[in-house]
Amino acid sequence: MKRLPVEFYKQDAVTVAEKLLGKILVRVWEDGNETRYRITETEAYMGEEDKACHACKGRTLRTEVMYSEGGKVYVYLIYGMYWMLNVVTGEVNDPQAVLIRGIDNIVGSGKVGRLLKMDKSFYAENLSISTRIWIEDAPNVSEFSTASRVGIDYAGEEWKSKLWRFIVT
DNA sequence: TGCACGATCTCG
DNA sequence: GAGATCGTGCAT
Repeated sequence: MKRLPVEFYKQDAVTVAEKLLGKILVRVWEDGNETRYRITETEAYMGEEDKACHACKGRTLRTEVMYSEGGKVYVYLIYGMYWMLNVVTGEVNDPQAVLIRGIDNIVGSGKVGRLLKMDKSFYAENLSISTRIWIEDAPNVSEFSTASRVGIDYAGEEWKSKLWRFIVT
C-alpha cells in the first residue's frame, strides 16, 4: 500500500469524504511503533458558503490552513477538551475539509482525536511528507450510507439537511 | 482585556 | 440530562 497522492485531496470535500471510507489511516507514535486504522465515518465541509464550515466566517488564524492546497491536516480544539481531526481538500483558496468521525470501531470525532493523541502540533501537518501521520490507499468500499451532519444546529436548515456524512455499513 | 460559545463525551 | 474545560473570535 502507498500514500494517497496529493491529487486525491484536490477533489472537492464531498468526493474526498466518500472516497476516504475504507482507506487506511497510519499513525506513528513517538516510540516508533505504528498503528493502522480503517476510516469508517467522515463528514464534508464545503467552503465559505457552507454555514456549518468554520471557513464561513472567513479567513482567520484558525481556518488559515483550509485555504491552502489539499492534503494537509486541520486540527482544532472543541469544548475545551477534544481535538478534531480534519483533512484539508480542494485547491488553494478553496476552503474545504473532511472531518474524520470514525476509525475501525471507534465512532465519534472526539474519541478519534483522543485515540490518535492529536494536539495543536498537528496543525497544517502535510500528509504527503509527514513521518507520524498519513493515509494509505485501499479499495473503495461498496457499501456505505449517507446522513446529515452532526452538531451544527446553528447552520440553518439548508445546510443541516445536506447529506454530507458518509458511513461504512 | 474580557467573555460567550462550541463539528463532544462521560457519568449519574 | 447536565457538567467538564479552554482556545478562538468578536465585543468593550
